[in-house]
Amino acid sequence: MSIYCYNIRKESVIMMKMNTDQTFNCIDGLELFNTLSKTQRELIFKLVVHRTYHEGERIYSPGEKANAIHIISRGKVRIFRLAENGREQLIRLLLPGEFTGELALFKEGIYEAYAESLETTRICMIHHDDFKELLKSYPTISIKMLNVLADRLSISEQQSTWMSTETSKERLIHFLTRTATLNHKGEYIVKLPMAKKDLASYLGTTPETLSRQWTALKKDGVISQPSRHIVKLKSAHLTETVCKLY
Amino acid sequence: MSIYCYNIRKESVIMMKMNTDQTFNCIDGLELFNTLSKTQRELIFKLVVHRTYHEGERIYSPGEKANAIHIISRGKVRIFRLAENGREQLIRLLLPGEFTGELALFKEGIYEAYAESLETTRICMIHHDDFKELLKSYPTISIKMLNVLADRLSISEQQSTWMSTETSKERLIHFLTRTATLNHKGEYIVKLPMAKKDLASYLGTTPETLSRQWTALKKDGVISQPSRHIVKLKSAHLTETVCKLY
DNA sequence: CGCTGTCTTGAAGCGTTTCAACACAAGTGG
DNA sequence: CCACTTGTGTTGAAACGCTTCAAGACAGCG
Repeated sequence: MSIYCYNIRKESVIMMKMNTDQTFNCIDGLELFNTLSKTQRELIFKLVVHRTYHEGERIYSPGEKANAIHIISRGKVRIFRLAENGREQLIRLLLPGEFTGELALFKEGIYEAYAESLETTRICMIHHDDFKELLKSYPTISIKMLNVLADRLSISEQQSTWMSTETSKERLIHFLTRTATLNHKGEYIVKLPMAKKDLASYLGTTPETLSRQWTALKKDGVISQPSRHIVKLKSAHLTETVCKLY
Repeated sequence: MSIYCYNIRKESVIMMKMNTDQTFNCIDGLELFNTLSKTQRELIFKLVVHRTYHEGERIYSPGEKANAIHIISRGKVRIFRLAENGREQLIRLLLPGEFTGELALFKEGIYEAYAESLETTRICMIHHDDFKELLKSYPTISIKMLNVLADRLSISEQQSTWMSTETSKERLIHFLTRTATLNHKGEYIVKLPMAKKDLASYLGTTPETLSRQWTALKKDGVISQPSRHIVKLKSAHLTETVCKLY
């Protein structure tokens, strides 16, 4: 478990330079490890290698040898796949606390998608060998992880179904109603986590089509856009739509 | 030695055991439990409830309270979701040794899809509560399961990508090249595991479109169909196609 | 044999992509 | 500060692929 001590030490020197709060433990607060004790988490923290990526930097690409789990500690990462014709399909967006690199953990150890940082992003990496040891030592981590994977699988299967059976407009409405949150005024608000072009990719369509459906929804009064990245869903239309959709 | 032959032999061994040996343990031989000892497997076997479903019978439906993991011991099950417009999307096909009902294990305990038997099917059910205990007691089961879920996730994400970026013809070719196996004559053979209408659903299209692409591929000499459920891929075209596709 | 469900084929209609042109915002350097 | 650049977002029109509906062919099964 300590093969990578050299790297860790080297990295922590870098970390000291860039982070004033060197005792900050990025493992604390992660759902994945929240059943463990403080001392156990500190043990795990010793395995972590830190990395910082700037906007647009590639974290990994398909075919690359995969040897670590990446946990987002700060920033935003998009995972996408590329089709032959060059069109990209956004698989998911990773926010702080979420992780990637788990598929390669169990498969041939090769990444299957692209991971790219959308802004300055700090990532905690745990080497696959170390992580596998953790899974064996702490069964609760496996169970937590099963939870996450089951969740992702559920979303992905839902996504597949929508892709092939619904129109781009319906997919957009689905996305909006699913990501909407209720604010203090009782309004349904969606804070767009990504650029429209990425949303188009996520919804399996083109920016042009998304734009057209977007204006159509605004015209029909289903949504309004008080500011650049904030969308308000009109509840009257929302419930009506949701009733139709569920 | 073709996969086809192998499956036949494996099936007949299982059937022999079932017929002659009443104490046949459906847990034995399952990848999920193959790291456990004989006595441990016998303990698990005591938790199992057996069920037999006939062709077309519904095993579960979305919204139903889910309380068990279903392991297919014999037969064939299709898992599908329904869109509002009534079109169905085949999620996957379960063959002996595979399991379903795992999503509900970690989510709200409600099934999200339909499960329906395609032929006379024998299923081993393990109650969720029991299964969760197993996960806690035997960490290796969790890890095995993580393997399976990671695999499914990978397939599902690939599926999503294909659905939204490729034409029905490309998706069909992808499916064929992925499910093809090399027989003793060095030919690439696909044994269709399902009806064409189900394949259409799986590929996210209609039976009509699939039929058209099918005849197009036959006309172009990419495939030939020596018998009803056997497809032969012409290797010349195959490699050419695969090169284009990968 | 006739029934039923699956598979095939044709033609019309629809949604989506594509390409092109333009508007717009953010960031850069003179 | 403004012009300039770059990337994102919008809008239009044509082309494309897919779905839909309808009708007929075919296979499996009592």
